[in-house]
Amino acid sequence: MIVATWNVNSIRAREERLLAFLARHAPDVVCLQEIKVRQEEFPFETLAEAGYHAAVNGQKAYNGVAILTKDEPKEVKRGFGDGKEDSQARFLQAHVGATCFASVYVPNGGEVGSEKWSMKLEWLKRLRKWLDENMDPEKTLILAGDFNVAPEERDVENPDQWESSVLFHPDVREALADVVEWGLFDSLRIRNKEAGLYTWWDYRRLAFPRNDGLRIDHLYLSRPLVGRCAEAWIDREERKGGRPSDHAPVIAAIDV
Amino acid sequence: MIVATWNVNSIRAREERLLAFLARHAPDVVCLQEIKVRQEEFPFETLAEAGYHAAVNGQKAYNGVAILTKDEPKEVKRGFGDGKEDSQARFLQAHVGATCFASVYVPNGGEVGSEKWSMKLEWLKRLRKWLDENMDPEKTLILAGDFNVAPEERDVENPDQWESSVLFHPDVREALADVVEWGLFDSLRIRNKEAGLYTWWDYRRLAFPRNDGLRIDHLYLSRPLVGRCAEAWIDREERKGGRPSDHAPVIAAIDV
DNA sequence: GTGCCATGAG
DNA sequence: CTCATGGCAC
Repeated sequence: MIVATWNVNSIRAREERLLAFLARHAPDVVCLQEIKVRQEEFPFETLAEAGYHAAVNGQKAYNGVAILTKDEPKEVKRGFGDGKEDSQARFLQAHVGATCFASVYVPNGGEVGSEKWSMKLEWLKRLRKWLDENMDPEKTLILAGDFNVAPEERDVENPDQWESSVLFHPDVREALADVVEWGLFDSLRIRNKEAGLYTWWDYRRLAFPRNDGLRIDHLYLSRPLVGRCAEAWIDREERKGGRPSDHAPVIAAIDV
Repeated sequence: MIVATWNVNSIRAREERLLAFLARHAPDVVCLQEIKVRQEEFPFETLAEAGYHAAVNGQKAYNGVAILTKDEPKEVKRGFGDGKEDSQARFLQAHVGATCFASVYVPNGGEVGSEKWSMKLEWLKRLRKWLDENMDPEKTLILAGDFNVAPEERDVENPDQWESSVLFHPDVREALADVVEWGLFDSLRIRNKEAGLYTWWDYRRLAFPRNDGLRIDHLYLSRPLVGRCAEAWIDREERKGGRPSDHAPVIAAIDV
């Protein structure tokens, strides 16, 4: 089974590239972030023609997550379902077979110390709470998306520059570590230990050509899936030519 | 020699279609209107690769006219040169060989009776004055562009509806007739007398599929060129597929 | 840089 | 409907 996660930065602007991506990798499940459309504008028909079902938690101009699946998704749920109101569409879960998939778009956090920063840390706590209250670490779970956090030094080209930013500040790394500690395994790090593997490059500063990137998109597995993950990689090729998203997809091959 | 005029409604949005148009017809001269860019943003390089020189009278968000030529253009002049200030880029002339080409974008006119309406009538008077003071009816002149006036009933699908509009009001038809009276000949009407030949369809109202159009783009010739004009037509094909301009090009084949 | 919005133009 | 703008978000 091929599973992918990709922050497309507008599904409208990326529709052609998404179809090419699906054709190239034929993934069984794709978690998408920043689709930036309401459900009404989501391109269900085009994706159905490409052979995909779609579960969508949409929103007008910002955010919005989706899960594309070859098989029909079951138990689709939007948001954490923890009673708090969700003005932003950042979480979606769906089951395929016995496996639970969640597509997450963690808030960016604006500036360290700001209101948005607090919301980011708070949101990661809610995510941990969702795991605690709804998931079982010994069952099959794939939690994937744009976490807007680089976990370690080897995940950042220039750690000194980024340490003071919302993407690599110690506090947010700790908040992510607390989520992971529930019982998640970073699929990319099962076999790839080297530095320099990034999933995001700032559109400004022409960061991609200089590979001044960060690994902030992750595909986490619960323990039962770790031994079944044959391979995980970042699809840097997707960024070539045309108008790419600022995020590269993360892909994992998992025996199910 | 193939000569064309086309209101592209943004040269940025129409760049691909423009290149396809040039490849298809290989025109020697093309008058463009509503390029909507300053000279700094004009795609000189792409057009040079396609084999064209470009004379440009540009402007930031609105208006803007250009003349593309296979041979190098001479005596390029922006505006009427009548001493009045030109806050809007609507007129450009250039010579190719002995022939003078002018690309014009007559003001739309807003609402009949408005300030913009007066400016439209005034602008057409300035155009006539420019002809009187700078041109010779017995020399070779091609005056082409978006005149925002349909000259006759046969040039409008629904004359009754449009008679009260700025595009077909008797006053503006008279103002255009006064320009033509200087000594211009409507190339399309040399051989094509039938009704139903339009160059513009309102984006709103889905006017194109219903052919609810008007002929407001014209390619005028001075007398010495009339006998040399073998053919003139509207390129309706250009509107097919993708995101077309609301105007179709007018093309003439002229022996020079 | 690249996407969204609302607004203005046609 | 299809362009442009300036402003915001990331």
